[in-house]
Amino acid sequence: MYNFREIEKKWKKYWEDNNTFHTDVWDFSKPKFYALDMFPYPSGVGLHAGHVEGYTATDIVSRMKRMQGYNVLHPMGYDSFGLPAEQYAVSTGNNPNGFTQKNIETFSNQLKALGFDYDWSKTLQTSDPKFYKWTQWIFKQLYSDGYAKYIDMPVNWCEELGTVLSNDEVIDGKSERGGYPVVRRNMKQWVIDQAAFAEKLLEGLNNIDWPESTKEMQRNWIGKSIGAHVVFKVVGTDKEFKVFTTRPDTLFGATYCVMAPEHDLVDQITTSEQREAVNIYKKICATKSDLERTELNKEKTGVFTGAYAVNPVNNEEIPIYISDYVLASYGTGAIMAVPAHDDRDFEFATKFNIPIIQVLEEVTGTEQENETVKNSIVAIVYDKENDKYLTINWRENGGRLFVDGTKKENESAVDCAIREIAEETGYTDIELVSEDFKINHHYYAYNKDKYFNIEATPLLFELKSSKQVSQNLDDDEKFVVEWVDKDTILKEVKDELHAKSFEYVLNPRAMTGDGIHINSEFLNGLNKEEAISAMIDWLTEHDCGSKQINYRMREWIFARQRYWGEPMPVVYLENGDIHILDDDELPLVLPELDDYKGHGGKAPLENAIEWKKYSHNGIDGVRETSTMPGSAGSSWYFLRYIDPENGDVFANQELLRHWMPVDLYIGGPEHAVGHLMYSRIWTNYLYDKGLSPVKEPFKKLVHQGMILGANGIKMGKRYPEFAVDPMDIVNNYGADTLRLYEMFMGPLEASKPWNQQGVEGAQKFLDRIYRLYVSGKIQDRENENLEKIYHQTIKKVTDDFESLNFNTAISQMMIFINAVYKEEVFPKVYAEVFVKLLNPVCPHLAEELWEMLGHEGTIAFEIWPTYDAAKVVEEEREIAVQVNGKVRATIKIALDEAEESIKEKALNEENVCRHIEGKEVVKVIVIKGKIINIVVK
RNA sequence: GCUCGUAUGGCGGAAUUGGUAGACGCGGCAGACUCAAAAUCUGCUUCCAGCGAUGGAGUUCCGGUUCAAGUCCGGAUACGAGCACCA
Repeated sequence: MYNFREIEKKWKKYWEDNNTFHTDVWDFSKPKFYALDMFPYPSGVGLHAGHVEGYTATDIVSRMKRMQGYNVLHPMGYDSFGLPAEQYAVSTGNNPNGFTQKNIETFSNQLKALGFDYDWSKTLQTSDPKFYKWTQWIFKQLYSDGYAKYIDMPVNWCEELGTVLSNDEVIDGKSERGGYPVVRRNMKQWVIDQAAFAEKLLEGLNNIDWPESTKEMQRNWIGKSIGAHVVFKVVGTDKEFKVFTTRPDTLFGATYCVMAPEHDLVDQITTSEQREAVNIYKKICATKSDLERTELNKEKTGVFTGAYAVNPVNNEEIPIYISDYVLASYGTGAIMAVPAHDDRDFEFATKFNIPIIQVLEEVTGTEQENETVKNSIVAIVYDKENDKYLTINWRENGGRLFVDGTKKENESAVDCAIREIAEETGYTDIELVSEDFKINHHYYAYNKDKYFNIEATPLLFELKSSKQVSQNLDDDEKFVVEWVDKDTILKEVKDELHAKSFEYVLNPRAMTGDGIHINSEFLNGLNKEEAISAMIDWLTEHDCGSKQINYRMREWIFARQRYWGEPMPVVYLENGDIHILDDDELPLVLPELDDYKGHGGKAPLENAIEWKKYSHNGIDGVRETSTMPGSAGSSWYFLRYIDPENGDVFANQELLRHWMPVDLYIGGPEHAVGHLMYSRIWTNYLYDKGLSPVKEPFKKLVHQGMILGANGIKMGKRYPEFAVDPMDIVNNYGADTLRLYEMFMGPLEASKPWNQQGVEGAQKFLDRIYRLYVSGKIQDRENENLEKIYHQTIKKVTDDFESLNFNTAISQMMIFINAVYKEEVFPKVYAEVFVKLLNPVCPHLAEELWEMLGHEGTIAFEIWPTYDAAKVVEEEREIAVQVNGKVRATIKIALDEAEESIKEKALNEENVCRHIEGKEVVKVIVIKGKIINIVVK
């Protein structure tokens, strides 16, 4: 067993003493490579296995890039503002900074123990005034450019605690802690208008190498939707209101409007008869949190205001309701409701008995020329007692169908259905349950040799008794009436119209798909897309609406009633003005407090009586006592690493131009929308101001997967017995073993369960390498047997490191070592190159082996090996011979062998002959250098 | 409910992007070394049948395209992640 403890200690000391990984950022002579890890929050528990995984990955790439001649920047720092330190301060009365510094020390020691190649001279902490001076400065720029605003907005307010709560801190309308009532209320808040960047953020996603799923998540988060706004006038008043809709094409189907209970107009339009009901409802809604209001499976609630709106397209007067299914914070806070074509409106209208008007028909079948147009019905009769449905079995003349028929002139769908049911089946004691949305069906009738286009109405009846009259059939109607169960219908009713009708009546809901418009005057016959644009034209022309784009992304609330965050550089002056601090007043440093708890729900900084006082040009004022949210500092820290000591600007522009963007960024997927969105917003903003050379900060992003416990379950509080402490592994097996094991576990992005035996396997491999290097096999001689695999290994490892497929790179190293073990001579050149390949993954052992091979100093800057492409390809190859797609033999062929010769070899194989004997060879497919397939009949 | 992702031996996972499925590791079995064990080295290890040659089955399930499908297309199921009344 090699002495990993001694070796690792020795080389860590060497790197530190020699400043090996110091990056001279002003050295522009080499190409740059900026590798970045998501910096940790320095919690008390230290590094976990997931940190090690991501950090090792960037470490490997950094070390390889350095050996390939790049000037590599690979920094590490701490996201050191956060809740645990705050809680510690509240409970002990000590400044959270002390607690934070202690944790940072632990983290630094652990990171150093793992041997990462960070340039520790460029570290930073977001809670360091030297750093947050610039966080405050950027906030100041956002404020002066109008992106940071102090505005009224709805929040969860807990009177008892005197604080704003986030949605997850509110349960059943009460505060999670203490159980005090929480209400929704408009409050002045500092926000950042991130929606202003929505288009740029969407556009930027097209130009960056990020996981598709993360991009998709960001797109969903931004939530762009294209539609129109429509203006509705309130009957009997001069008031009007706007709604936003993505479906202006369904305007003819709007049968009511809904406003959010908080909508400004509600009080003004509510009639005196409805006022009490409206007020009660508003009160109920105000006590609900957003979370509750949007809870799944909740029944729709609402109240009629007594007022009516005019549908601009047909002048229909439709009632205005208020309901909490309409959110004040999205769109205009009011909607037009089209119950026929929107699930939520359908649910509401059904409950409140509001008319449902169909304006779009689903189309089935394929349109043909010269169709005959008819109106018809599909009648489904349900026998509740026996749980069966009435069908007509036409057997070979059309299969199983329901009762159907053509409407006579002026006959209603219901009358037609009752008549047809009686004629075809004799049943008369039936009751209508529902009449569903019409379907536009194209079909061909064999018996009449004609194409038809029918508008069919599906109807559902319930059988009251089995009373029958005699059937009234035409001579050519040869069928059997049968009662069958649901499963039989789903299996046997093949006709598209009948199957669709059954689906409709069984599960009544809004028709949200595409189709053709009906009941819509100038839109009739158009499909959804055509109708949307036609309606937008109409609205624009008649000055009662226009095209509109909405984003789901809301303001980013940028203040917290906490101590341990960046103080806002803001003062409220007595004269009502907001004063933002001058540059020379930054950083605004957090004051020491006697008491870190916020009293009466006030922010803890309210306790800093003296600190709060401020005077500007003789006008007194008080400082803002909220602090910035946790994601403020992390939104730009990657810029500061480039020039962390700069006291004049947040970073030197020339350096930024050289080093940005980050070439590789690795971190957990939990930041897919939070941190990664905020960083893009700030960088985009700074780009617009000419302060960032790039719009997008992170060129390539990869998420490492989660490392699970040995049981396959997430490590953590729930199953502490399965938690793995990386430091235990470092102490008992060595940092190189841990790094190797985590990289060999599987693909970087995948979630993988921990396996202790796998750790031992990794150590065994390192030991096996070490034994080889002390075995005496390493000689200044050549060994042809190893030549091919040597070049293959360089290629595979280089390619796989580049593409972050570390598991297969390591696998190739194992294959190489296994091959060397079978040889007597391990050429010294090969031995040296192998150490270089090993170095990124296991740098301590690699340095040691490099020294053992007679070299002085570090391997970190040795030239990365290259391979001879000609040596990688094999001149002879074994390929498979298939007969009808099944492998029957393998043959050896030369790479440049003629097709005829290959064919002949294949056909002469004994086992191949056996399988083609007595059969006709239809063709022989020869794929060069890959496979031969002989097709026989 | 919507969006995205995943599914391969006893286990973690490979598979040149349509061309011999199961590389490499773990585990297991056997052999060598040893008085013995551990360590180490060397084999074997998808399942079924067979002493073997070999044959059959096989990448969650059903269907399709193709000379050829883990890989492409359509559908289903399960698990995971995110969003969740966004009009």
